[in-house]
Amino acid sequence: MEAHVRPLRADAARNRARVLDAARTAFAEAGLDVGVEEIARRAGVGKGTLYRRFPTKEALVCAIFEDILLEFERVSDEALEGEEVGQAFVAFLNTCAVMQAENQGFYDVVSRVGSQVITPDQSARFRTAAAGPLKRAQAAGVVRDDLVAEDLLQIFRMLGPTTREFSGGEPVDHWPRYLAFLLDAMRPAAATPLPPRPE
Amino acid sequence: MEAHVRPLRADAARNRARVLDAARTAFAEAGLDVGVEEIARRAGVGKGTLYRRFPTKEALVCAIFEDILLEFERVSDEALEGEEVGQAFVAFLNTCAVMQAENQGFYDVVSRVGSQVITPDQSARFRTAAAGPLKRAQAAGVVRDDLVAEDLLQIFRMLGPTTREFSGGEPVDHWPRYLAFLLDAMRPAAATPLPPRPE
Amino acid sequence: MEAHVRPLRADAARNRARVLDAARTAFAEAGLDVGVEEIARRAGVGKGTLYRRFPTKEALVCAIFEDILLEFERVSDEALEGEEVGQAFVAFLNTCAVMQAENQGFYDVVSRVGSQVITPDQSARFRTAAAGPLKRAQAAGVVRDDLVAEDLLQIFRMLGPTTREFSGGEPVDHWPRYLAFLLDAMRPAAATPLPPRPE
Amino acid sequence: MEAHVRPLRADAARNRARVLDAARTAFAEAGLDVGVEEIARRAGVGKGTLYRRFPTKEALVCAIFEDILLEFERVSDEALEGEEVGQAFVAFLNTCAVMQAENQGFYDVVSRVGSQVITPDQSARFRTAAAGPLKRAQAAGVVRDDLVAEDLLQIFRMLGPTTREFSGGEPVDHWPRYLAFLLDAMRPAAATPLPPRPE
DNA sequence: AATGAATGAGGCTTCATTCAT
DNA sequence: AATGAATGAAGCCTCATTCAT
Repeated sequence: MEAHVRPLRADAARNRARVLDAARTAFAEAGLDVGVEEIARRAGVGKGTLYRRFPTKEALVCAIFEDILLEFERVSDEALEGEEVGQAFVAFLNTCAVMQAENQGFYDVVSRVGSQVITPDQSARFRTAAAGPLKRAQAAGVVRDDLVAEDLLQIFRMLGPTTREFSGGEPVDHWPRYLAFLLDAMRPAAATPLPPRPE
Repeated sequence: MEAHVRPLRADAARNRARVLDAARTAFAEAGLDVGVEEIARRAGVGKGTLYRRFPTKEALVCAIFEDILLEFERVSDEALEGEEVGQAFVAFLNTCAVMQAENQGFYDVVSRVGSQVITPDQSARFRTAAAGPLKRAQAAGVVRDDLVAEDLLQIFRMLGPTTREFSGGEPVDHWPRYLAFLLDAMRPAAATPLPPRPE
Repeated sequence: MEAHVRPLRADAARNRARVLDAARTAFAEAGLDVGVEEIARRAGVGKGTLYRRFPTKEALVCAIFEDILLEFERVSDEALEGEEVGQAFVAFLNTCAVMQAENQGFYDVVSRVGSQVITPDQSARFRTAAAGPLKRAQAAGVVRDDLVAEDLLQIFRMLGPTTREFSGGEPVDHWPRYLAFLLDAMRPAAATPLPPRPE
Repeated sequence: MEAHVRPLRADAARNRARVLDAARTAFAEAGLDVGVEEIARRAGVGKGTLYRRFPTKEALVCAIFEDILLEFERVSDEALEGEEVGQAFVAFLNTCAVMQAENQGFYDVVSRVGSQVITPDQSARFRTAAAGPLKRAQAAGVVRDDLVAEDLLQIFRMLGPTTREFSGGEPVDHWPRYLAFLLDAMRPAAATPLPPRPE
């Protein structure tokens, strides 16, 4: 029974992929406020098809975030393998910033509405993916010990607005300066006692 | 010097204040996307009354931001006068964070759409108000020298998302931890060369 | 008793005149759709004052039309006095066209909403003023005999749209051509039997 | 050649027709200023449905005018085929007048705002449709030679106000008299030199 | 007596979502 | 299974008129 490959399933999968591609692009370019119609149009499918695969716009956002999360996990894994621990960690943060800089929708999810849109499970995976490189860096002594995974997520969120600076209508990349600034705070030598995270 | 604005009639002033109060509350609670009708309803006035004082929603946002800016400038002035320079500077940043924490609309203006919604003049005053305490702290040697006013605004923006954390629908105040973290980066001892701001 | 000149009456008259002046200009430039607020502003009075003198916007339109009607009657009188009857009649029509060409509000009253906005009395006077020059011209044999005063008003209305032609946003004066055309129809030699006016 | 528009789905076509019918009726009865909501209500559809077919009220007006233009072109074609050239031409003008008499919206388009609401293409087609019967009538010697297509449009516009006469709230059809009057001006025998159209 | 503040219905348009085809 | 049609609440804004000051 299981062996039957239903041919329509293939179509469905293709359409799903199309929608995801279109949504990825649209969200990246225009943010989460982009219309459902626009996404369907870009995907070359009807709105109904889109809603068949994703019961709600929120679900679509979740799915797109899932993709991004997968990439984030990939990036996190890479950060666990480099020779130079410190360099790998910096590269990790750097990539995270680039992801926000190049993806308005991702920035939206991370820093704004997002908190109420992604699933608890995704939230947990996000935290886990952040934890790995952090712990490795801490073990190597290049990052202060009093930071936890949640903190790294917050640092990530702090990077967000710095990737959104505009100067006369045109975007400017100021974030590398602020990533460097944040790195200054992450060094063990900079550490002063932090108020604990509540609860 | 004084803009020649004749004082509003008593009732008008009262209603204007009501609208501003309602807008302040509504923006603070629900962000800039709150509807004009909702604000008018909260103020207990008709939509037309609101539009008499503020020809556009944007103008209303500007006016609310103006109020906040005045408070911000007051806070900035206070930060120039305390005995303990370092302590005054920290208190300054602290107040800034509280302002964002308690005001979703302010957070919106600062970190999001805001750049395109407030006037250039307001933007400049915001920068100026940030510059004073920063320079004083730098002169006293408690803050690293390579930071400029724009950087303090970015630090302000970085604080934003940390004031927006939710845990199960309820807001939680994590931001003091991240303010402390950012302060670690601001200390002269933490300084490493930063990439310059472009242009 | 009657001899007392109440000083406030003078103010009132002045304000009334101001409003009329402003309305005349505003209606002439922008048509009847111009806002009441705009008129009050131009007059330098409050909206309430305007409404004290004219209970309704329609009443204001009537008053302005009254002015125009007075001028129209003056023009009509002049047309009764010239040496050359035919020439005087043409000048009369010409002036009527100019009045519409230079006064958007007048054109509006005449050709559009107006019919339902002016008083029956004004309507009658308008007709009477048209009748004089017409009858004189007919008596002199320069205009066909089967036209009545109402017809001349309709000819006047026909001229209206020809004074409103635009070419690429800019107004162009095509109406002299169409006045000449209409004059061709008014000559006795051109006459063929016309369907009678109903009622 | 054919614009590749896939045929509308049955229900969509039905609703589109309903909207057009409702708009036609509403515009005809109440003019172009009738509200979009009113049209949707008459059509028995939601406002959104209307906006799906016509992205803007202006577009709806254009579409209605398109229908009228098609009818006008049909009428124009008929005027090219009758045996009696003069009679056909008169019938043509007669129909044009009826169209305005029965359709306030059409009258609005033609004589008022319309110039800025219909497309340049429609404007050109209107002119072309007017030109055919005119030239035929001129070739047959029943209409004076110094008239051009634009003049016929102006004659059409002149007819407009004559179809809008009211007597005590009720419309009265006076226009046939004025059409006859205008025809008197169009006869070759009536011709006197006309001022040229500027530019 | 004059002012201009207040009103609120009405105007056009957008968009997430449901549902008939 | 796919489509796109339909919905209607909500959004921002205008304006003639009434009414408190």
